[in-house]
Amino acid sequence: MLDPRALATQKDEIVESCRKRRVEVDLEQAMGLHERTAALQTDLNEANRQRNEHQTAGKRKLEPAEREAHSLEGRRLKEACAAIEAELETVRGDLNAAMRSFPNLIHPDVPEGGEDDFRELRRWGTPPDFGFAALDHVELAQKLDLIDFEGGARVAGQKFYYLKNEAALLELALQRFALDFLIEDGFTPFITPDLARPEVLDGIGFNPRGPETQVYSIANADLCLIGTSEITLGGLYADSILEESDLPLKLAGVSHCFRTEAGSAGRESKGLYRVHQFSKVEMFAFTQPEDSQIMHEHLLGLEEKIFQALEIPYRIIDVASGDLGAPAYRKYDVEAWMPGRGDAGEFGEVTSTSNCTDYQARRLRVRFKRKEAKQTELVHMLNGTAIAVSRAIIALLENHQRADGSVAIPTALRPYLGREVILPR
RNA sequence: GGAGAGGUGGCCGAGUGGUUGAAGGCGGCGGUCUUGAAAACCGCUAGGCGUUCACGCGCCUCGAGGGUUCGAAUCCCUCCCUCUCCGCCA
Repeated sequence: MLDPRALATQKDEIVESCRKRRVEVDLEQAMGLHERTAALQTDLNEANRQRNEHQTAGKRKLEPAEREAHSLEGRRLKEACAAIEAELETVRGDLNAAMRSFPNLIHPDVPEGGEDDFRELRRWGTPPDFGFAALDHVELAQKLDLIDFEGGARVAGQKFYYLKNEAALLELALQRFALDFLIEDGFTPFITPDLARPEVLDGIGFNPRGPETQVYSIANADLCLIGTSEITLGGLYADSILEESDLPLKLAGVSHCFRTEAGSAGRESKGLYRVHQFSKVEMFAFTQPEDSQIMHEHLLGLEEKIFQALEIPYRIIDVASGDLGAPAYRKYDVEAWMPGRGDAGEFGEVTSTSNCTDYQARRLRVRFKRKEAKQTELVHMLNGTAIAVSRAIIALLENHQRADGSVAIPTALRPYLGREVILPR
């Protein structure tokens, strides 16, 4: 959420961000509501002050008749306060609703446009030249008996799956590999809840309800299945004041991720690419405002190192304004080369890192205090994927397949998987 | 699931109707002492909102919401959460 006060002080920036993101907002209406809440707050303060004064006057002993008159006046003042309060609450609600429609500000370098207007920043690695007809991960998994899609569909429905044999081990190996890597960088490892309260989802910027929601809700509890541990990691310090010396705070979270994928029918979604459940190691960082851009680059760097260690070619894209999502100030995706995608291989998103500046922190009230400062400040919050297991498996299988039908395991992963190759059985 | 206890400031913890936004402690900040540090001692230290160029002034907040009262952290109701014991269970 944006600061309503920014509507006036950063008006041009807000308008520009909304234009670039192709989001329609009514800034004048929101400003009007904010001015109205301020005016009502002032009125309420004055009414309360009068009431307090009156109460203080009633502390001394009063004659019965005096007491009666005093009580009468007290009741009148109370009603006056209540009337203003009721109106303030209504206007506040409207303002809040209006503010929710405003996305975050936007980094000046973000390319303008929609999903296809990203800027490619760099590439690493060379797509493999197999010299044989490359298989996609679905075919590979079938030949190697690694994934049971039919079983998943029978038990849980379309877009569910069983990982089996080396794929099951691969899930654990990838998680542990990523965790060790992040711990080395100073992250604290977490295994988070897979469910969270709707308010937390909301604070992070996920819409738990509505027809287009990506979120599963639990029928008999006020809980949602998380789509990413960004939610549980980001929510961990809701309503708290961090010490300046605590920052930057780097958390690595392992969780299952659940997504309804409503409205994504027909999009490229073969096999493991777009599924209802997967596991993920997520990075999350809380920083001081002036450090968030450096941290964002750092998170991207970690994502790159992970895929370099996995020996998977990739490219980095600077996601375009229209595809950012409301909380993100800037977002980078790592797209891995997937030889089985499309006719002759294509890049497919495997990780994503966003700098959400103070947009999430404002609603979650995550603050910090500088030494000698009177007031607290909002922290900046950033997230990034270390490993999304299902998509990492796609990239691994497809890039490291060999002519004999086996799949080579990159050196860095061998100690974690306990084998050097996956052989046909 | 059953029974009980409890939710107070960054943290711990007093406080049962009126100068209590809240004792005390810890932590933090500043100072005295010291070559320096520690210890000891002294002082300061909640968050948020409105208003103001600013100093400041005012308002709100003791889990949340409602009620009683001129007046509520304190009494009543509802809800949420946490802890302990029992049951069940990986």
